[in-house]
Amino acid sequence: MPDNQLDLLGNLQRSHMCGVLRAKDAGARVTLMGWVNRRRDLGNLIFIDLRDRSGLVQIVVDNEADPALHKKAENVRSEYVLAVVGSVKRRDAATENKNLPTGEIEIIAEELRVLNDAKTPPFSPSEQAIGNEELRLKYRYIDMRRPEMQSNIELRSRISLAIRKSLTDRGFLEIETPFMTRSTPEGARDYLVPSRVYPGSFYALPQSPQLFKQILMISGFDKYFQIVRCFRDEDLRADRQPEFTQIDLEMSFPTQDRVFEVVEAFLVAAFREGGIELKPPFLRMTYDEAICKYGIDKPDLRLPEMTDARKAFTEENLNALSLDPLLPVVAVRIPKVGELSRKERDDNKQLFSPKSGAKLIDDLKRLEKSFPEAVSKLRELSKAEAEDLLVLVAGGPANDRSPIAMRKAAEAVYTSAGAFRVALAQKYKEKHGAFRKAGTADDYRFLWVTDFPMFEYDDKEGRWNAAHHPFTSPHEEDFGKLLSDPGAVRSLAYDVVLNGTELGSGSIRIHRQDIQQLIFHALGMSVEEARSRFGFFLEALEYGTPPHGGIALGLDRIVMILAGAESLREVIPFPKTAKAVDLMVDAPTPVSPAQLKELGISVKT
RNA sequence: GGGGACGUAGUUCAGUUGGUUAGAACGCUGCCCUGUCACGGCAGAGGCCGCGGGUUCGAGUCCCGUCGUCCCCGCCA
Repeated sequence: MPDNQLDLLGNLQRSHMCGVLRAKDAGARVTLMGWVNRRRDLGNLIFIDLRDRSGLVQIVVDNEADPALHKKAENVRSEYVLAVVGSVKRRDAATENKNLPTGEIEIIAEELRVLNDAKTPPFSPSEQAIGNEELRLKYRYIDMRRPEMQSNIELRSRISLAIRKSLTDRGFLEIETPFMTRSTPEGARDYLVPSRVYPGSFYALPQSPQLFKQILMISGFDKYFQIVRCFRDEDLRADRQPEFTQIDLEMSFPTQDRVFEVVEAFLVAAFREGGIELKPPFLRMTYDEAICKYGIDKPDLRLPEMTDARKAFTEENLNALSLDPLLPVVAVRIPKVGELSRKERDDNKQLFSPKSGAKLIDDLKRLEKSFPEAVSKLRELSKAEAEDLLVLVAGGPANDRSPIAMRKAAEAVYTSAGAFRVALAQKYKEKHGAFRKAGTADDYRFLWVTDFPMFEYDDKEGRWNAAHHPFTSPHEEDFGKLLSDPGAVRSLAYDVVLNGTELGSGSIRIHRQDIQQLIFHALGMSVEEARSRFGFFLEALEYGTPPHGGIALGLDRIVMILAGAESLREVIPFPKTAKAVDLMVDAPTPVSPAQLKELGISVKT
């Protein structure tokens, strides 16, 4: 038997959403459905704030007007689900609520149906201060009733739609690729799915649809995109979830510029949904330039670039400071920090983590006593104002003076300085104010970083690794160095970067089987090994592969930035914790011995 | 894998140097209240101080371990 305290929906149909009613609707008869946000019981007069996705509206129940209805309203509690039939009344001037979009009107209830009751929730969607993450994730359905979450999820939907529209308008086809696919040992750890039919064999969930989208180019689909879930079994961060969504695209016969245009167009469309009018084209910068000026491959352009101030010093100066004259002397400038105490300088030193011999000089006053000319020149070169914080990062004398070692030492100086720059910028963000949002396009400093190195040297393994992935094309003019000087080979890989965050990464791919073999060779991969890992793909390359290239961008990060959120969890309906647990459904869980047996799996504990 | 922060009422938090009966606010329950909108007033219920062990005459407080959440490093082609 159903609970007879509750009313049935019957044929009642909703006429309006709660939050859309305005003064012009006065006199209209409406049927609303929603949740009780708050009830204010004044005795013979009861106010109910009814909430749905669109907002709140005040319902009025007057004992004098309808005692039976009033009796019913007395028993209503927070988060009950109601249907209300009533008329829209323009409020008296004295009772308007300027804080509410619907504050000029209220609903005089004529009928009230309690469609469902609710236990007192562990926290209320109407509360300003939100509870801890654990509770929010366990009771995600309640958390998502909060207006902030509703608007984040709605924003996400609108952004996805805008991107789909932008891409399909440009002739891209949205094509699905498998979730159950083949494990490739490169890159991140795979999530595995055991096969029942082939005990001991596993599918892998895709880290990205990389090879499938390249195959689609070989198939002649020309322009592909997909807003697609990707899976990586790596440790989480505030901006990393084990499953996340990429805007993945690939095109045939592209130049880098064509890819950039497409991405810029859909980012303009996406940001328009967030109320921001971007002005493409975005700035471009090579990887080398990014490292020299920002000490990182994802520069935050909201703060001034670094300066190589080596020229400010004579060789004697540098020797006296026991710095290597062949290494850069990087000036890091953070605006408007003002005078620092001794203690504060010492605290800042803790933020500096030097890589291979990089040294910090943070006391410019003391330096000035010994080298007044150099410091004056330094201030000039770095355009430092009196109240700016200025520090130097330079290289100590290097033992190994080979060109390769010196190149590495120089990069260590730049990247140590770059990391310190970011740490200081974070610490003094209140003072320099560069991270404050003005609500304009200037808040979002996009750039393209190009010409990434093709290979990175793995010291532990003693071999070269693909910096992007092994299907990335080298620069044509660097083909000759593939085997002689792999470290100097530039790739046609590119990143799109926003305010120090990598939003996406892509490349022009290798379409020729001979070049692909060469790359595998440079990576120290034997023909057999390459065949066993990527055989199907190498074979496909032999059947008329067009030049192609593409990119993938993190949708979650884009939404997070436009929502002004601090964590990806704020823009993902059902996220996982830092330990990759879903607290609502309580996953992962052990499975029954019968299930394991069927899969041919035994678990060691 | 490593480092850090946190864990006390349904929730957010306070809790002194280790010392009687562990507090506040919000929420909840009941009563009162016709213009509230974070309604107001009165009364009340509500505690495995994350868990386990240790030190002590005595532990929310000190020590060790463990679990959970968050942040960072490693990791994430």
